[in-house]
Amino acid sequence: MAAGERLFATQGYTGTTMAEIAHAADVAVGSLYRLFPDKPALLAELHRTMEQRFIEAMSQGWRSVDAYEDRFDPMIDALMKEAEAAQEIMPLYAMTRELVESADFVPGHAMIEAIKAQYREGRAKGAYLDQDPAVVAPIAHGMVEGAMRAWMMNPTAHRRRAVAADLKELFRRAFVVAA
Amino acid sequence: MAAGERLFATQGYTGTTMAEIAHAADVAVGSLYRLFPDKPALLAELHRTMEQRFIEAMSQGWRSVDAYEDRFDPMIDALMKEAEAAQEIMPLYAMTRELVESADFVPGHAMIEAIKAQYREGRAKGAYLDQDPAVVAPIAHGMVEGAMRAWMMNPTAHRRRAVAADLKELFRRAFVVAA
Amino acid sequence: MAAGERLFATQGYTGTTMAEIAHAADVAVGSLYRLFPDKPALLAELHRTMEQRFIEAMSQGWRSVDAYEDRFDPMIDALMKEAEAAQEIMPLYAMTRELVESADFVPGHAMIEAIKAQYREGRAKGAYLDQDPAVVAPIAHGMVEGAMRAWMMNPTAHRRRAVAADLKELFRRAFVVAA
Amino acid sequence: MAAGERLFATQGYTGTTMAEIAHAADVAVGSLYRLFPDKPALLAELHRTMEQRFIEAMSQGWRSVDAYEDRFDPMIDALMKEAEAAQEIMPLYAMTRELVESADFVPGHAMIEAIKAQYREGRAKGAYLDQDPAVVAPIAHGMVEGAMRAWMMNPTAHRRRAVAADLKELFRRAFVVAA
DNA sequence: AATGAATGAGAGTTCATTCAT
DNA sequence: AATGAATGAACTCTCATTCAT
Repeated sequence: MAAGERLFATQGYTGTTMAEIAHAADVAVGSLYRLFPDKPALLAELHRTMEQRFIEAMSQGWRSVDAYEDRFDPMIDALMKEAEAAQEIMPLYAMTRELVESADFVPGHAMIEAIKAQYREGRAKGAYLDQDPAVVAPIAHGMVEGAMRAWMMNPTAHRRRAVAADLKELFRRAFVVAA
Repeated sequence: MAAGERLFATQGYTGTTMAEIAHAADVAVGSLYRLFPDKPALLAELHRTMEQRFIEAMSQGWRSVDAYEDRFDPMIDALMKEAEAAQEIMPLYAMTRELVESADFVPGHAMIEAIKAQYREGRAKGAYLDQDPAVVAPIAHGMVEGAMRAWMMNPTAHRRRAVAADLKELFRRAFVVAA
Repeated sequence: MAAGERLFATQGYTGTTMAEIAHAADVAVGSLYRLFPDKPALLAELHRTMEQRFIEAMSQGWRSVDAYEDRFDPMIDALMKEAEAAQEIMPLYAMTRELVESADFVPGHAMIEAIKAQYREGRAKGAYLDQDPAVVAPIAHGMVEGAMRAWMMNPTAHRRRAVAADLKELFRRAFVVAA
Repeated sequence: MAAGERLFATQGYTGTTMAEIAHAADVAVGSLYRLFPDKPALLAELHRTMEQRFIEAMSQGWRSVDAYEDRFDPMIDALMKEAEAAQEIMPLYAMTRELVESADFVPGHAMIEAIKAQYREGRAKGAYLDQDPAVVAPIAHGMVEGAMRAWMMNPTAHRRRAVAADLKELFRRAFVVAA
């Protein structure tokens, strides 16, 4: 999977052959097919894992603070830090859109669901605006993706902090009741 | 191009052959290659056109109102209306990410630039928050994409209005000074 | 035809398209097809012309001297001079072997026939060895081709003279009775 | 390679598809590409092999006699015998001229080099004329090619002997000092 | 007569996938 | 379980040739 991540991210999905991945991973092609039924499945698995990492980081940040009003801040910090760590494989994240449409796996879906749950929770506590989580979650997700895009255009530590700061303010203004 | 839009959107990029497109368009394969140097170029052109349509609609909505504070509303209405019109080819929009990496064309870039210009203008008038347009624009773009995604999950007219209403409020709270 | 010569010689037969030739000649593709039934026919025509030029030069040299014993010398000079003039299109000459097999035209045939006639004439005069012209002519032709090849490997004026001198001596020793 | 030889020789290079060769050889197309990077490479390999066979035969004949003055005779016999054995694929030999221009492989080059070495050796022994081997070798090679051509025009055993006899005499007269 | 856009058969090549070893 | 040679379907792209204008 490490080999797949690296190669897909640098050469693109179509631009990478199963043979290359097998070679980079020092296994035989046949062994690859023992772990993943086919090429799309490998990409899907890669994406799933990556998404899971983001969700994990996000949730951890989220739960690290009591007041729902302030939970976005550590959440965003955690996400941006994760993005920085995953920097060289971020293209994978943007990539998958078309390619994983096949299976039951829809890229971004799991993360949106996680956001939806968080929003519901905060709204129940009266901390967030009374809006439809099914609408708000994809939008919030889009905001995060947009922020990451902004950072990727200029991937310095300084910019990362600036982007995070802006995103925090926007989240607060957009979703928090008391803002 | 109409044939390409339709087929790519329904069968995916890889799932569609140049021969199919040529056949659907009632021309010879060679003629396709007379207009587009290769398959990625056709997809890029399709995407460019689609993006242009969105930018056009957005700008028109934007300029239809004087007060900058209120410009988001018609803008969002225009975008959502456009999305509804383009409903069956919307997958194209999400698709292109990986595929057009080759050329000088980056999907979403043109739209983000347009949003950046709008934000700068409104900020100069003192109507919008004093934040970096280079950061705000991708985020706003992500919000729109998220909203469209929310709508695509449940593409009814009723939902469209609900999504538009939520997005309007979020934009206002997030970006407008007087909010 | 000038365009064809140049392009075939530089880019090879397969590497040159009819469109390129037409463009270089500042005519339309259709017009090319008005003059030559197809691509091989154009190459054949080119080769025929080139061969004719060599035959012409050879014959002129040949007839410029009375004694048959001495006729090879001016003949070889004329041929080498022609080769130098045609230097940049010489690849054409080597090329055609496979490609013109189609038509009734066989590259080299006309030249071999010319040599055969010359040999017969000289043999009738008792100046040349009593050998089968049908065997001697292709061999003599091969000698000329070999000499041209030797020169092409190192296409300087000095080498041209050296090659010509060697070839003259070999011809004399090989074919002339009194040698 | 046997399939390639046969098909190229009968149908020409362009007239033969990789699929045909694969089918004739009872392997899959992909397996062909496992052995030869592309079509020209296959032709080049075929030619190389064939040339090697001729060089082998030539050298063997050459070394079968002590006196340098007499070495041409067995050499020519060996070459003509080889040509007869390879009769049906001889077209291959004439073909390659244009097609193998790509690689570092130049048809005929290896054989010319072999002849050059032989000539140098014989000249050092004082048996051959004192001429530049770099010039003589291509010419001698041309003589052999011409003789083979003469034979191919009328490929009977009787003619083969006649051609061989003439070629021997010409070689002796042309290159041997004592002649 | 000249044009050159349109044609579409056809070829080379790739590569995901299999399966005998 | 691991291997990787063999497979061959399938795809993109080219280009000689035609023919309506």
